[in-house]
Amino acid sequence: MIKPTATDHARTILHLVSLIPYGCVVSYGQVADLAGLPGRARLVGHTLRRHDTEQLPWHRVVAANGRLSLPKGSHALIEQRQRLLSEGITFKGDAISGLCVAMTLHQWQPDLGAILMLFEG
DNA sequence: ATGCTGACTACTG
DNA sequence: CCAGTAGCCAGCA
Repeated sequence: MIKPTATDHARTILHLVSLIPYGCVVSYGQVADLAGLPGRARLVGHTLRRHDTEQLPWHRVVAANGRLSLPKGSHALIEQRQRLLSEGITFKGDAISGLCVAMTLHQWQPDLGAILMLFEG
């Protein structure tokens, strides 16, 4: 068994993020889990920060508590919020509303099987 | 090598 | 709901 390198992990993470459907959100931790990296949510955030992501729906990745964990005052934070709003995601204060999170999880789950097969087959 | 930082999270009080 | 804490670990100085 060859130990995956950091680059492999980054590639897997970026691919998973690219698969998040329009109007859906997932947490950093979920992406990490799907990438086979449980407990490594920070790696997901780190990866998104390092690669700049013109073609990637990075804005659909949020903190597990439904808030946006980008640096306060950053341009990226403004943009993320705006993009989510434009996709129909609703906010309650600083956090995505609970109903919305549940809906997005429901939409995400059906794709899990295909995604996992993609990475394990 | 070592120490710090951070787009994380779960747990506790 | 908020603050502190303990794990997490890839970059960077």
